[in-house]
Amino acid sequence: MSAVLKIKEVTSLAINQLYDCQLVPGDILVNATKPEFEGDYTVVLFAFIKQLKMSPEQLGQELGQKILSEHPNLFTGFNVIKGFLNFTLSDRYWYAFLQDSADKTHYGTAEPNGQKVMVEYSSPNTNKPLHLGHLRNNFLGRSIAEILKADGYEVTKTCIVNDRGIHICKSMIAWQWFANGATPESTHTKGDHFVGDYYVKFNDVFKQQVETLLAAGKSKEEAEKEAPIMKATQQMLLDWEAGKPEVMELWKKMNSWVYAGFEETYQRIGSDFDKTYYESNTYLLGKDLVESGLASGVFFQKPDGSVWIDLTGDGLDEKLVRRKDGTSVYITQDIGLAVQKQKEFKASQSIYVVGDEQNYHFKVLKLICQKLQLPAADGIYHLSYGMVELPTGKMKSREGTVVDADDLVAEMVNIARQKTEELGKVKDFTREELEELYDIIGLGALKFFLLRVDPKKKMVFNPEESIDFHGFTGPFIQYTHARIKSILRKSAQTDPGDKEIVYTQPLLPLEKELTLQLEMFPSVLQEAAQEHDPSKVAIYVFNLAKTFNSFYTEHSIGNAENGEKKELRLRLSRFTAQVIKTSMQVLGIRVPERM
RNA sequence: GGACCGGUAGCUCAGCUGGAUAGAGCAGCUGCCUUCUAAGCAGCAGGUCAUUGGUUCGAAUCCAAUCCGGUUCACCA
Repeated sequence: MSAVLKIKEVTSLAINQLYDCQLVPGDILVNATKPEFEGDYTVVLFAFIKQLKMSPEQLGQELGQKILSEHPNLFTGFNVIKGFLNFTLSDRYWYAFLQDSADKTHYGTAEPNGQKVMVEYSSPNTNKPLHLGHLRNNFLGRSIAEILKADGYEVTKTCIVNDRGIHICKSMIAWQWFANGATPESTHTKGDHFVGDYYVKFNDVFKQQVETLLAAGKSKEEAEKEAPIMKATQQMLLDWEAGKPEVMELWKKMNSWVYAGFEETYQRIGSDFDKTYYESNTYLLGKDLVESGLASGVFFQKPDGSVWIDLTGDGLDEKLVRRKDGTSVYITQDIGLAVQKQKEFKASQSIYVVGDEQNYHFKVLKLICQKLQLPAADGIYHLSYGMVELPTGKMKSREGTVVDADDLVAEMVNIARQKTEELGKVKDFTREELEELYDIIGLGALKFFLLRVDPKKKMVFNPEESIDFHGFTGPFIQYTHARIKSILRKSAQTDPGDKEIVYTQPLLPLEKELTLQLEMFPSVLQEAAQEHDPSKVAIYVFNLAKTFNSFYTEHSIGNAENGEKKELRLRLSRFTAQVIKTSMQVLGIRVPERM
């Protein structure tokens, strides 16, 4: 049990005994004591003084006395300032914690809880390459999956690929008209970029044709409808839906190029999936649900034959679930897919990592599933994240301001290489070791940058100033890890390891602060899992690394003043390295042994 | 217009189940490499927590109104 929980427990018990109350540990507010006061943890007493009709000072004194006398192993002292009861925990308590936990490989992670959870993330379009926004999605999805694993869940990662529809036909037509049979191989272009270029080509040509028609006196609407390239694209969509062989063949060929490109990027950034769904296979799902929904009265039909659900009672609007021509809409297939996934995986929770522009969509999706009384309904959770914007505003592909994922990764790795060469600390590395190190640092900087902020908030990326390698960054934490590993290597011969040692000397302030932070780790992981928020881990591990660096500067580790201190500090160092590694691992970031 | 999200230092962000003097990083300015990795450490400076009112022992945090920015409310996906 964590120290904070322990304090809540003994405090609630003491109040109940002294004043005949019925408090539970959750009623007690415990904070870390502010550095300017003496103590480790603070119980805030204001909440009780009205009920108990006594002054906060008196309550604090009585409570402190009782708790101190009953738990001499846990506390060594207390003080009361205004309504704050500050406790100092005993070194004995912290030493016992270190003996118990410092050398556990899986410290911080929970035992399997038998529950399954699905995480759907990435969800790309096959007509454009991945950009910075996708990176945030991928890193978040991957990280939340790892965090949930660490919290004891069995996690299945899924991906739904948007591989059909009018937008796909646009790149197909453009390729037919303009490519002269060119392929990614013949042009030495990555497959997803190759296809993406034809999507751009479509838009260029379309725009020209529209302008020509406008000049000829057509209205904007007419022009957009009658542009030859658009008409050809509409026809191709019909042919695709009819399963026309040459269209299907082209579609498959171009998709295979895109998938090869995606696969390369996914490998690079460390995304993987247990199951990939394709919309071309799932877009017809959910049709039977419309029928049963009509039968049960959850849906209703309008005179023109279209089918709707009335959500006005829930403060929303009416929502279409089947067009008058009988075809289904986006939300219908999402409902169908939710049901299918539930059948396949029987997860208690289904997390969708999707941008916040779809907040309304997922609200509606969950509500409809609940009204249909589907078993998956209550487990639906939309992990909504904000846009990544540029200082000038939103990224726009038409204005060429989209930050390409592959380019950015390459740039980050390149910066990592430059900085590493400047510092010249790993000149003895082989070529392969160097390449790996650059990847670790470059990707680490990028991932940490995108994961350190609250997912639901939009964030700004400034391409002019490249992502930092100092301060609140991935490389700072990786550096701290490498530094610790260096010390441990140097002390390997004389390190007594994890054998039992009786500590007798008082913990110095920075030794204690480090210990306190290490002790918080399991509850941080738990909170990150509950709130679906990797930034909690990022902030924690940054503070841990900072504390270690202060500790490192203040105290000698390998050449400590005596054997006991040396053993203690080596143990704290090993422990810190371990917690840094685990924290970064759930963020999807590797840590180097040297850098 | 309705709904939802946001507004904290020059910039990027923490803090938001109400608690002590609002915290980091970057940028700026001072120091610190003849001892364990200076991708580091110590320090200085920088604030009307959008505005106004309310709730109370106490408000960046809760409530209301207002202002600003964003998203969304498609027989698109």
